[in-house]
Formats: sequence, structure tokens, C-alpha cells
Amino acid sequence: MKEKIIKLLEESTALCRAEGLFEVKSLPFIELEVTRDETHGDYASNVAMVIASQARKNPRAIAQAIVAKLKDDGGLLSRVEIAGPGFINFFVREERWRGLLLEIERLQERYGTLAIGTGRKVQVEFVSANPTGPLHIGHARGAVTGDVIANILRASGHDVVKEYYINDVGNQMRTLGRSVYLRYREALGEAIDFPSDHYQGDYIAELAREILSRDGERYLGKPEDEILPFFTAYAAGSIMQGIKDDLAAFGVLFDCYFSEGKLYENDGVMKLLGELQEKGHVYKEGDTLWFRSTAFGDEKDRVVIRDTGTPTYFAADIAYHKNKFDRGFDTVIDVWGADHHGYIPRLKASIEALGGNREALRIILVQLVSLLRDGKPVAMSTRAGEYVTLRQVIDEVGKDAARYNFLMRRSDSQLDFDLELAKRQSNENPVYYVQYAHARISSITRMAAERGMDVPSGENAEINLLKLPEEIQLIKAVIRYPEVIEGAAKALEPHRVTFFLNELAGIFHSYYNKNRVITDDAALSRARLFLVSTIGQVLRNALGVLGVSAPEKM
RNA sequence: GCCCCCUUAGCUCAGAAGGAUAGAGCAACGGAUUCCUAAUCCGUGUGCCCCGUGUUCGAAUCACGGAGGGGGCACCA
Repeated sequence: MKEKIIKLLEESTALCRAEGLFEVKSLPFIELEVTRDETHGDYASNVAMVIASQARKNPRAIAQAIVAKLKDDGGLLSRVEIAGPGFINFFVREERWRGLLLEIERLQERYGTLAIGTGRKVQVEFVSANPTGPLHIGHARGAVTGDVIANILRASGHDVVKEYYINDVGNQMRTLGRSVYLRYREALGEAIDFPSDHYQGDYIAELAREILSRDGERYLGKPEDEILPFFTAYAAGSIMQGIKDDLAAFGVLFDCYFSEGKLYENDGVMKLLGELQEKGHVYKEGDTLWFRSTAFGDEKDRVVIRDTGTPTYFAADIAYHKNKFDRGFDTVIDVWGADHHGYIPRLKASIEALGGNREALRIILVQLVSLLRDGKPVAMSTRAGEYVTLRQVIDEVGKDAARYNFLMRRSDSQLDFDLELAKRQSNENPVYYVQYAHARISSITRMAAERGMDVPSGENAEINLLKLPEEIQLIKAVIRYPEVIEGAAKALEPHRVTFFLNELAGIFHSYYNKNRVITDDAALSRARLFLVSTIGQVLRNALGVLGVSAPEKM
């Protein structure tokens, strides 16, 4: 709908310009916005005012000219008005709105899938928590944000891969293995002075007991160097499996798990640094190798190989992102906790240094979640073993409510998550408001079926009977869904879908309370049944994008 | 000290790429159920859009300066 009007405007302004009604260097990008006030029509455009300021003419006169040249052959509009300082307000014919319901019927679960991303490969990398402990609530927000961004991009036609980067190399992994090993010895009766910089959580001791009951005492008395790799691998594998299970329970499924270790195979990281060296972007200082990231806008150069000869995490990350682009992704999206923002310049610098386009990497920063219990802050630390796990949140608050909760806010705004509140308010959570709308529609459909009335096809429903103001309002709201997906995809903002759902559900609830769908009037009942079934379809589609269920009953 | 994010109603937050009179939910108060699910609906009101200057036909939105809150400034990952 929006596009059609924009097209009309484009043709008309071009025509006016060709006839010399005004002079501009170039025609402006046509903006058309959904009006806030219905007396301003359905859509409004400010083109005339934009042209006017360039051409130094009266905006209303220009608007007048543009309107006169509009060629609405398709009979889309009932009225076009010029208002205020020079807005052009468009009133769409009611039957054109109704007609769009047939699109929903035609496309069903594909309604709201677009082609704007066709042919574009996108990777979304998120969560990527170290396999050193179970996921906690802090990871949950990033998980949902990344998951839904990927879903939205997929809906808009992009070829999307969801990826999890496993940091299975380095000190933390060694510490993990050693933590389990010490607990193992402890379980065998040895008095251990457990180091405070090791992982304290109960799951460590559990893993130790698991190994003990499986393999017995055979690791006792052997040199640490020899058996630590086993403990590390066992712990990481087991924890990673737990993470995957938790994510699955949270509705997050990855297409690809990428191991950091893989980057080191065949000297991959070293070869990459060699490539940077050839291009003159690294230099040596003593035994340390530096990447000249300041040449690409970073505030200081960064170490890539320590004086001990081992590469830094950053070196591996350069290789990782190189690898991503080598896999053919047009756009790479990383979802990070906001505390990593200082890392962006150096990573983008590395992409540019390797001849890539820094804009092809988009970083979504998710502000950290401060966890509260009854209004009081709860400290969280994986190492200290103090945290609320994602699993607990799923069990206590529920997957749907938890996901929806995170999706109601822009990801760059800080968020307090109060456990007690989340539990206590679970019945007032907005997610139920939306789900309830869907359940109600299902209930109507069931009731109709009991009375021998199936949801009619659009052809068999006399949709021109849908002429109440609230019906038109409902139709206008529901058919905006594809535009919402488009906007959310371009801005990478999942919360737009959530707000759309709240609004649509609200309009539906209001309609439901005021009007009956199933009445004695068979024709009207069919029309309304058709209407609400399209609402149900769109609710399902949008909830699906959010990874929230659409129940038939509540 | 430098850098990033945030600041809109009592609270939690939107504000759709500069537009017309600033919006929801929660909380408060009053009402609606013989009828498709009351996890619903209807009504009642509140704003120095953090402050200042600027840009322009027009600013919550853009620029600059400042204030408050959060985060970051590793040869950790």
C-alpha cells in the first residue's frame, strides 16, 4: 500500500519537474509516513515542503501541482488533501484495505516474508559464551536478541546462518580443567586448598564426581600436564552440551557451532598474521608483534603475539572474522554485551587492513542486564559460582514470558530484571495479552465449527460487510505487518515486532468486546470469521518470528 | 583523563530515519460478565521530552557545549 502511493508520488513529482513547475537539482527521496491522527488521512508525505525549501517556492502551491498530476488509475485513493504547511494527506479507499486481507489468506504463514534480502547471505553470531559454566540470565538477553534478529532477517528474505563461537582455547579452559581436576582429588579424600581464581560452582564438583564414578581413581598420581587435557575436554564438552540443551529449551537453535580451536589448525592464525605482515600492517617490538590498528582509526595499536610467542585472543578473532567473510557472507552481525564496545574499532580495523569493508560487519550491543531480587541487586559471577541460570529463569518465568520480556525494550537500553517481580507478575506479563488474543480467535473458530461454520475463503466471505470503523482500523493495523518486518530488518530492531503485536492485540480485544463475530446474520458472521482468522494468522506469524508460542487455548 | 550507551508521565518504556495537538503498559479511582475465554473491555490525568545554544518553514529526534546514570579503556577471553 505504502509503496503504491510512493510510486504515484514519484511519477507525479517527476512530471511536475519536467514541466518546469519548480527547479531542483534532484528529486528528494519520497517519505511517506503513517499518520498519527486519522483526520490527516492514512498516509502523509512532506515532499512538497522538501522541494519548496530547495526551489524557494510556496510549499502549498507545489503540493497543489503534485496532487493535480497524481494518476491514481487504480482507484486507490478516495481523497487527497493538502494540509498545514504543505503536507499531502492520502485517504485510501476502504475496499482497498479490505482487499489486502486476501493477501494474508493467499500467503498464510508466508505473509510478512519479504524479498528485500533475497540473494544476500548474512551471518548472525551471538551468545558465544565460554563453555566454562552454565548460561545465566545475563546471556539470555543476547540470546533472544540475536535469535530474533536472525529470524527477522530470514523473514525478510536473507539467507541467514545463526552461529555460536566457542572459545575453547586459552587460559580459561586450562583453569576449567584444573578446577575439575582439583575437585576430583578432593572427592577422593584429599584436602584441597581450592584456589579462589578457579571456578567455584557446584557443577564443577558434579563433573568431578561424574568422572570419578565413570573412570575411578585412574587419574590419581599422574602428572597434571598429562591428564589435564582430558579434564578440560571432558568438562568443556559436558558444559557445552548443557548450554545447547538450555538454549534449545529457550527456543534458540544454532545452525553452526564454530570452534576457536579450528582457527589454529594448519597454522591458520599464524598464516593470517603473515598476510598482515606482507601488507605492512604489523610490526615487531622485541618479541612482541603488534597490529597497527591506529592506521585504521583505533586509538592504539594492539598486540597480536605476546612476547611469550603465543597469539592473543584478538589475533584469533581477526582470523575468525576473516573466515566469516571468506565463507561468503555479505553481512556479518555480531551481538555483544555492551561491555565489549571498546573492542569494535580494532576489529573493524583488522577487516579493513585485510582489504574488506568495515561496514559489512555490524555490531549489535546489548546492554547488560542487572539482576534484582525484590529490588535488591544480585551479584553475578561465573567464576564465583553466584548466578541465576538461564535454566532457572525458563523454569520459573517460562520461555515465552522471558523472551517477550527481553524483546519489549530496545537492546541498547539498560534493563533491570527482577526475579521476584518477573515471577509475581507473570500473569500480567504483556506476552499473555498477545497470546490471549490468539487463543480467543482460536476459540471463536472452534465455536463456529461446532455450529457447522468453517472459516470461509476470502471469495466466499462478503468482506465488504466489514465496514465498522473498528473493523477498518483492525484491517489497517493487521496489514501493516510486512512493513513492520521491513523496518525491523533494516534497523535490526526486534522490539518493533513486539510493539506491533501489542497494538494489534489491543485493537482486536477492543473489537472483540464490542462486537460478536458469530451472530444470526450468516453473511456477516462469515465475513467477520474471515477477518479474525487473518488476524490469527498474522499473530501466529509475528509470534513465530519472536520465538514465542501462539496457544490455541489458555 | 579519554571513549561508548542511556536520560520522555509516579514506575517500566515506545516515539516507525526532522513533521501537524507527545504515546502505551503498570500503578490509582470508577464502571462492564443471561451471549464466541474477564489473562479482556470502557472511562478518569499527569509532562521544563535532563539543561543551554545553534541548524530550519518545523526539533523529543540533528550539531555543539554541559549535567546525571551505566559501561569500557589488558601482552584476559
